[in-house]
Amino acid sequence: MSIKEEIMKTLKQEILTLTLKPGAILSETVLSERFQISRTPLRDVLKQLSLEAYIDVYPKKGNLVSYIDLESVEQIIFLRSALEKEIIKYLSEHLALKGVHELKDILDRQKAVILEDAATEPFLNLDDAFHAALFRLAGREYLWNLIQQSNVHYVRYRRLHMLRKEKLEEIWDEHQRILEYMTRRETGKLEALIHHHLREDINSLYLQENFADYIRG
Amino acid sequence: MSIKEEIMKTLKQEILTLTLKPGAILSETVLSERFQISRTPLRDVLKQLSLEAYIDVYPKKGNLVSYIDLESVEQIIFLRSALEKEIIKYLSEHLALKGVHELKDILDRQKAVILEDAATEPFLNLDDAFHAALFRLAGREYLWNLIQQSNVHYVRYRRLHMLRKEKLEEIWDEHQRILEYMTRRETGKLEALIHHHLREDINSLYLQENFADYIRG
DNA sequence: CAAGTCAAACTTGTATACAAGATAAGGCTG
DNA sequence: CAGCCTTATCTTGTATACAAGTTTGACTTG
Repeated sequence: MSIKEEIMKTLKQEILTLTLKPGAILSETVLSERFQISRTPLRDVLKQLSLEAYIDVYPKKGNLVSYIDLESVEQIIFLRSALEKEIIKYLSEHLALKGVHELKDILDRQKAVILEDAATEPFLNLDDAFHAALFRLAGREYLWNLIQQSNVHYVRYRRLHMLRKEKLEEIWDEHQRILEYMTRRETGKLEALIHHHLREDINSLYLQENFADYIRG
Repeated sequence: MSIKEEIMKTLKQEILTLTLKPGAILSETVLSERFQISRTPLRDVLKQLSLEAYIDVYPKKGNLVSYIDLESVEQIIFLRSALEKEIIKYLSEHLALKGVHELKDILDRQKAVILEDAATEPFLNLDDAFHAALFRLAGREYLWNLIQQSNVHYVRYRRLHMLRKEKLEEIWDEHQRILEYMTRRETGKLEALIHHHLREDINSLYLQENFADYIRG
């Protein structure tokens, strides 16, 4: 992996995990000292981060880690909802036994994480793994990767919501039911379930009340 | 509009209209002479074109206009199909009279273009305008703009397919019927219609037979 | 003291010289 | 003559000096 890719990966992770908080300044000179590299390749990285909405660039002023944009979150949820409905409709008819086992395995590991009372980090990774597997098993890995490029706001939004532990069980249960309905080909109940699974928290005021500093005014 | 944005717009249009053919070389030095600007800002433009799949970058070798990737086209069609089904479901219940008139107006102008036997250029613009209007009227302009960023392959694919004049009438008729069903709230027929409207040509071999040079091997 | 102004110290934007890898042609050697 | 190796000349990648806009704060002036 090239140096630029490493820097990109590092910065993306720090932003997504909120180690770099919304509003934090990413100065080219500071970053060039931190990573011991000149401004030119750093600007390549910042340009990409800007295009993927990780940072906001104010010309001749500075680069700020973007604030979470709830409008963007709602739109992405609509997008994922529309896609996953189609994907699950497809999988209900085409999912092979091997795929079922794969999904079951992810759910088992996720359950273990919940019981061990571990950090939210591995839970989130397995949550992603579950949805990614759905896309991949339906031959839609391309679209999964595409969505990842527009995911900054949604990923941070979800991370903050999942700080509440009661959410985790709830999410796991829904995953479990999605898999059940899929294997039983009960397509009727699936659409509503997906809709609820993705959409549930968007209308709550949890973020506005607890993390107002991170939200785009 | 800044100089970089103008260059970007110019290059994007030349690629989308196939003035710059797939495989054409975009050398930094040649472009810097053409636009009378140094390589640094040009590299910013090329970086964005690369991220949006307009060009393929081969490090230390060169930048080529990307070949049309039919896999990408199929995936984007699936994406659009899933989105537009949801959008039209929504519009069937919420579309105001003003919106209906707007869509009708676009269709009228498109019909005029067909009758005047004009170039495919204005037809394509109105085709885009129709679909963009659907997104906008449903409050999904954000997603329309998002899709545009991943559209290089699809746009060029569609342009080549529409060189056949018989296609134009067919497309227009489908638009007309989509609008009719929507206003009459006949949601049952709409899903299949959208599906057909977007998906019809993907399995034909028209491109492979007539424009093999433009296709990614 | 208050307010306005000017200058210095920041920020990113641009141009350019140089580094380093890739390619292709020419010449050498068997 | 064939094959290989060397070298010249492409390409993009990086570092750096300079340009230009923005902000901040101190100083002057009323």
